[in-house]
Amino acid sequence: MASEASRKAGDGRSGGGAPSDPVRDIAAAWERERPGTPVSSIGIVTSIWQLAKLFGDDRRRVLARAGVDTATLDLLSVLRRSGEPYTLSTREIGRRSMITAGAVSQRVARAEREGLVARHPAQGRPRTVEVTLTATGHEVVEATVDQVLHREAELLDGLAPEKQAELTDLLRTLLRDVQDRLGDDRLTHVGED
Amino acid sequence: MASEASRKAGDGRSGGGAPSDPVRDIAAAWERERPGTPVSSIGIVTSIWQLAKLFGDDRRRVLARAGVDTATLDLLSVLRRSGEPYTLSTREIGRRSMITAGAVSQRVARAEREGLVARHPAQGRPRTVEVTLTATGHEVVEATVDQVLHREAELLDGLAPEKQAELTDLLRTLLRDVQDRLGDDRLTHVGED
DNA sequence: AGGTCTAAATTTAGAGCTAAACGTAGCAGT
DNA sequence: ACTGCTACGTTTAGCTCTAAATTTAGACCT
Repeated sequence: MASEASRKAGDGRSGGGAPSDPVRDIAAAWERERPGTPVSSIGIVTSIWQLAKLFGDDRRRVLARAGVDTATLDLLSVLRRSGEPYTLSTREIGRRSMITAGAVSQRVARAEREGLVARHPAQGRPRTVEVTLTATGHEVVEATVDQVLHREAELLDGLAPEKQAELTDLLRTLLRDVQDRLGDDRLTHVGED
Repeated sequence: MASEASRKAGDGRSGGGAPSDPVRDIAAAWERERPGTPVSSIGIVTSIWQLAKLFGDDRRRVLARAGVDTATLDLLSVLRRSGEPYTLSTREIGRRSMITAGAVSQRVARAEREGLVARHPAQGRPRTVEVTLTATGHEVVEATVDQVLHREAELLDGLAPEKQAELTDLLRTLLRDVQDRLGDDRLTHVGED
């Protein structure tokens, strides 16, 4: 079937008999092959990357059964969550979904083709286009969101509640920090609304 | 796919006084709009997602300057890390990179076209193909890996070392757990629901 | 008014992925 | 020897993204 790469044994032999830790093995392999390689970030960045892949693949499969794709659900969700009148500018959608303007155009075009959203020029602001959820689009969100979120909660189930809270905190801190860093670094552009 | 994503400034007004937390705002927006929505996973899953996106985008930009793409570097890195003779079967590459067999074929074909790897049938094992790093491929890894890893360490710099260690631990635990769960699921879940 | 600037969205080219169909080649049972 | 099974890699169709080029329409000079 797919990318599920279920069992992983990491790069090398995972050593002796200790519980296998594929991510740690990657750092160890770099050190073995290239002593001095700056591996300090691997434990965090690679784990995050792999978890995102697992969650993403799983979500895609869950949604495929419902005949929706993840990009479309993301668009519909952003609109649904924004509350009445379920309308946002394409610009705002791009910011909230972290994708380029071109990607927004394409997502909206696809969703519009399927009758899930409608597009119309914003009055008052000349060149901006507003996107609104249709009744059908609204229904799709209602029919799928709980499923997706419930499934994800299930996947986190193995981690004790206190651990989940700790993890949430650490990730929040890191996310804020990385965002600031990249914001400053890359964009001199004053992007915050 | 940026999932339930939102970015800075979150969904609703993040005002109110507390420091803005866009991810928490997403959960709050769902609860406001659809009381009872199972939002418990959002603090972890959405953060992971957004971090993966930020790291990934950044890595792409760093590598673009060196004229390499992330998929190719991933392939070359897996081979490089595996040590002499820098050779793995396509099957093994897919497992380690968490991508489908088709994706491996395409990655290898692209890299082969650029002279970075070579393909040859494995002797001994009938239907399997082995992929080996060429001298050029080896050079590309040496020229870029430190850059990428160093950059990523820099991005984590804002998080105190103890926090990094805690985070690494929690992510390792979660990753192992999610992997087991998805692995089992695929095996048990043979039919549809 | 007419030309230029600019901010917004869209379109295009091309990378990259998944899922599924396909091609191949040993192997196992009869 | 023949038939079908199985394990592997490759190809194809279709989706989705980014970056860059293009379109669009007010705004700002002179």
